[in-house]
Amino acid sequence: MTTNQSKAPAKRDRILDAAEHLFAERGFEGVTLRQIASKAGVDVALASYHFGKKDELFTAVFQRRASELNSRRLAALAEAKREAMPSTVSVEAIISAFLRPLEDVQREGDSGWHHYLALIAYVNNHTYWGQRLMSSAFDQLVTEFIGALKAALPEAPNDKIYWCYHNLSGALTLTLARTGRIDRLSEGACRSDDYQSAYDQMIPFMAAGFHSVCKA
Amino acid sequence: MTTNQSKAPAKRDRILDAAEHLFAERGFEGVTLRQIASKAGVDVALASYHFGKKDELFTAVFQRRASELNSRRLAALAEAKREAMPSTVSVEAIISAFLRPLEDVQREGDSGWHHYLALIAYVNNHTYWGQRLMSSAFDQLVTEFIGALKAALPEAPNDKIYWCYHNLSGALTLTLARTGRIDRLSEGACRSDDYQSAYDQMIPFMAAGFHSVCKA
DNA sequence: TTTGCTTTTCAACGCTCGTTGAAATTTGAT
DNA sequence: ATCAAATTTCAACGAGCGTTGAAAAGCAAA
Repeated sequence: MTTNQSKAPAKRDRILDAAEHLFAERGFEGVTLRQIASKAGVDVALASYHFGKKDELFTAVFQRRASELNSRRLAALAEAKREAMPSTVSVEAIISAFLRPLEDVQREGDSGWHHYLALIAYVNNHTYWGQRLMSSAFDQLVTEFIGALKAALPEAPNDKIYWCYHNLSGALTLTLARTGRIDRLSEGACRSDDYQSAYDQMIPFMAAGFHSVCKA
Repeated sequence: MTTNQSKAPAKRDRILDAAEHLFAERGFEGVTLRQIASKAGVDVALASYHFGKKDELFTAVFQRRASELNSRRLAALAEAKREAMPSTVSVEAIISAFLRPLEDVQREGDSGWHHYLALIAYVNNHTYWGQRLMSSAFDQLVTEFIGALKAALPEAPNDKIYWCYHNLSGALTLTLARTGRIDRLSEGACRSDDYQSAYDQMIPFMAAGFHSVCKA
């Protein structure tokens, strides 16, 4: 006696899960609908029935978790602002509010989030169609955070704020991609899937960078 | 009366150039050999004749400029060490030696280098087969630079050095990818192809991050 | 000019791709 | 139990893919 919610969309969700996993690992053109259907245990035609063309399936996968991620990050930023009252929130606290929600969802053990964050990295590094997706999913949130950074660094020129955010975004993207490169370079001293260490050092690192560049 | 060197390998090189451009823009699976051949103005079979399988062509493209890039970076590092004598070279100078050669080849206007650097970004963010290429092309050089960083930060634990390098590598990768995202977010205040501004701020930003994280 | 070698093109192969229309099945309301 | 709608499968399509063997063209030495 499952509810119509938990039974009817089961296969539809399994397609999204399988696509999320495979797209994150091998990219849009690196995955076939047949591989996705096979991993989801459904017929290949079902993906077309539910989502239309292949690129519409990709978009559906990418948008699925975006709003929840945005909510978590905005909540973390609001919380940081509340804690800082009545003074303005620090750069470090803003960066922390940007990063820690990612650590949270990864730690919750939901492998869907695990793959989804790698998918963000893939899309973020893609020149053409990736940018449309990034903008529609995250521009509003990023603008919010950059506004907070401007308030925390009132004397900084705009372009320096954006370049600093670009540095943060790039380092974060490589972390989310979990390529395993740091494991190899460090001969095991660091691990790509050690999110906590990654964020523990990234937050003070980026805060120091912001302050150094944006003081002039 | 062209020499046999300048005439014989003309089509072979045009295949490499076309592949470099297209692979950097659309990735390995996003490009067909027919598109490459068409852009190069040759028959599709010629790519197979010169390079074998498609992935061997990709490898040939990736390796083509690696050793020259490594030479330029090593020369810059050696120059920095020479200038710093008799004291040890600073973190900022090491990072500068790592980044400025990229700016140099981009500024020289050779569009091949332009696309090649974007290709590095693509490969660096790729989990599976990308890492084999990155290691074979750049591990030795990176180890050299990390050694210099360790010498410049003698009291820093190893894992913090590697995580800091990871931050640098990620920010650099996003810069090389030139996705245009910073242009849109900043509403034109920053431009993805403004290498000089990118590196001008990235060098002090990263140096501050290293010092902040590696002091403890 | 002939000869041998490399380079380039031609034509086609077998295969897998995304997509679709129709059939079959499941579901939910009556 | 009936029926209509939504879901899922089946079978197949036309297109484009990477790759290959043989033919053609270009080139250098004799």
